[in-house]
Amino acid sequence: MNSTHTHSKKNQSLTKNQRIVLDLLQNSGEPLKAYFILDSLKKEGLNSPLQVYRALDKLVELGKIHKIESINSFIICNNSNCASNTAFTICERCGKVKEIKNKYLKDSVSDLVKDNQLEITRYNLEFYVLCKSCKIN
Amino acid sequence: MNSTHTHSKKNQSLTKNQRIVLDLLQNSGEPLKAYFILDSLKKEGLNSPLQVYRALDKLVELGKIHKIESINSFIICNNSNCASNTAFTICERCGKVKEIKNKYLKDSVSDLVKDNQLEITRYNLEFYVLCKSCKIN
DNA sequence: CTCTAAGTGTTATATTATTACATATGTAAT
DNA sequence: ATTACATATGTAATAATATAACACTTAGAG
Repeated sequence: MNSTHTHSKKNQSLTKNQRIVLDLLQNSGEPLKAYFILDSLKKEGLNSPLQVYRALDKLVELGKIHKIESINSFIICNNSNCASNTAFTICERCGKVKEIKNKYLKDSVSDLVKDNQLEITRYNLEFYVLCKSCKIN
Repeated sequence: MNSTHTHSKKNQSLTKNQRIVLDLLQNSGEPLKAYFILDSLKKEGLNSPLQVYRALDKLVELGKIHKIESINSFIICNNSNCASNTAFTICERCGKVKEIKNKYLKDSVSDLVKDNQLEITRYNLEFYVLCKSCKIN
């Protein structure tokens, strides 16, 4: 048995639907929408939204992908320690999304929420930015 | 034209639809969904989703309310300086939402995103917590 | 008063996500 | 190998969230 929230064991224990959805997100590298995934994987045998959503739900639960709430999209997780936490920058001009890689993010984040009677279980941070190339042009 | 007092210019320039939507959110104090707002304001003359969404869009733009992306809901803004930035705690157990009041949030937040070539224009932070009363019970 | 930007009302439709239910599969314990 | 159980699958229907298109109205500046 494998521990809950890490990326070990590669994709071995995934089911067919879970794997093809994960593969697509992995190869794409950018955020994809559920119905785009559905269209893309018609030829692999995915026929209904539910098949996609079920796979996505599971992959989110496993910490292999993240949902970016403000754009209803899903993206491969490229951190090893973010569990169900997400932190992204989203370019307001070109839409490009990057996951923030900051080992200490989780700790620093806790400091932001001053009411210490609260216990942060997870977080979802979406930073809208002007990315490097959009800033230049 | 309304020439009463200059005190609360606040909602004066709002249109009828914008005002009744804002009033509802103000009186409620908790996050409401667009279609709930629609149902609630049928008697005030709101008949279609679009009327609600247009009012909501404008109010968000004016910084008077916020959208909480992960629950597709809107809530009154009770800060004076957050502009289009949002930061909330959401209880995972009871769903209770609170806006984080931290004057220095915007500054501290910038430190989190290490790549300084990026310029943060706004942010949306959603912290899932176990709130005080849920923690006890 | 006239012009223009913004808002309104309405119908239709697009997009995102879930419910319900019957069937199939993987895995661990017998 | 068989049973039992949890998990996943396939499919149809529908719910929930949000926008497009178009004709009309209103508010406010000059």
